[in-house]
Amino acid sequence: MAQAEKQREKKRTVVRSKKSFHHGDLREALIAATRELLIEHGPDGFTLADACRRAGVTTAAPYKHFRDKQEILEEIVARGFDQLREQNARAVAEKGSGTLEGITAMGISYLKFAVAQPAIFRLMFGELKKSSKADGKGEDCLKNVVEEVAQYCRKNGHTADAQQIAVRLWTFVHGASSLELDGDYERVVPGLDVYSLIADVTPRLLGATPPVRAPRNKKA
Amino acid sequence: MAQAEKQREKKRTVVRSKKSFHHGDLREALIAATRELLIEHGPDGFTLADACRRAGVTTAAPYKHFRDKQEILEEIVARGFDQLREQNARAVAEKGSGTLEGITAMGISYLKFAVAQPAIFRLMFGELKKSSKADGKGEDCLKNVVEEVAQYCRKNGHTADAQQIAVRLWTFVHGASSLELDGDYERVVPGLDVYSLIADVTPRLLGATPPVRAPRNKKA
DNA sequence: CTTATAAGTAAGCGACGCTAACTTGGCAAG
DNA sequence: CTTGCCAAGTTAGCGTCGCTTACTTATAAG
Repeated sequence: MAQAEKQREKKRTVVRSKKSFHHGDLREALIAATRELLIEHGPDGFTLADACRRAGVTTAAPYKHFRDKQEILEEIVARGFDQLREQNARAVAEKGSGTLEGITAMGISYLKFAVAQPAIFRLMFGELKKSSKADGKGEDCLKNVVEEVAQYCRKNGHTADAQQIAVRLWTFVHGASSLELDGDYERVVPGLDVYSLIADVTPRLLGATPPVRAPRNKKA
Repeated sequence: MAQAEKQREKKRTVVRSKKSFHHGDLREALIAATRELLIEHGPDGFTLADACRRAGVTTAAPYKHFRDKQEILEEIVARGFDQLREQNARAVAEKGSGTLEGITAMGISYLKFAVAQPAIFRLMFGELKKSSKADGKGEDCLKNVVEEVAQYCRKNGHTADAQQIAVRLWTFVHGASSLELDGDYERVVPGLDVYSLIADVTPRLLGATPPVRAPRNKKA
């Protein structure tokens, strides 16, 4: 008891959590600092040295917890995929599982994640290969979409390949997210409402409206 | 003795083209070297110093021709847009202007460009803002698509908004290109044929547009 | 030939990623 | 309690990078 109290009194350096010698879980502190920096500056603007300063340690300290700079980013990428999956699942659950609205909400959720955390989004899908930590997490995200699409098809009597449709949706939403967060829409088609774009196209890719069969009077 | 001659030989490394004092259009040589390095290593793997070594000059030399590192990249990005536009125009011209096949070919051409020059593609659409050199070039690329779509619609009696459809096509093809060149498809849905994906979806997005009312969603 | 200047070099600054060697603080065993 | 181990920090330094300043040199004009 007194021992524990002494310990806690002594090391109130920063946020002291559980097992901590000097700093108090420097590992988590560095991850947090890195995330902040990734949000403030771009994914390239971040430096290890900055994160160290923010955590209040020297630039050599991180190497007691991470092999190199990339390993920190891999950890953040892995958590990013978890967050994306949960956020998507929450979105679809709200609007109704297996419904058009629910699936659309998933797409919007994907977009919102990208816009809210551009740097992390780029790291997740950009080139940061062989992460081994985030391996399979991207697949999990798509699996959710496949399930929703399959459920939707079952409800509506479609016999389509759910995986194929899910990939189409992913592709479109990912394209919209990329172009939006890179500012390409703003440069090329300013004033575009990306949310409406996704909402308009989702039913098409879902097969809710038939592909151009006979270009008859399909007007309003 | 031969020392002076050797030095002169060295300076004449590349092609002595037109207006050249020492090197022989170092500007172009640096751009060429940078392109090579961008292809060999990623867009981040490139360093100015490497390009200088390849061009046979010191690391201070580039600053007689470019303000900073970014300005070289901007030049390359601008040329990339020109190349993409021409390549797309050629592709659609081959398959027939204003036809489904032609428009599909444009999408495939876009994808091919991205896969052939991943680093430059990322620079073109990634974060490298305020380039001022490539300003409006991305818009030109989209304009081509809009024209083709408008022509297609006219032929088929559609009254759809060509610009809207063009943006949808761009979004999808860009998403497919990004996911392909970042290796995300390979990780998540290995064995996917991206060309078929584009060929399948293009007619769907080209279809007459009954105004599908967007499900109520609030943008936050 | 002289000279102005464009186009290169040499040297150096600060910052970065990373390493090696040393020091310190908390833990457990004797 | 003392001892000693070792995880988790530090200090110092290497090589590289982007970029700047000050210099030198080649070329074209007068």
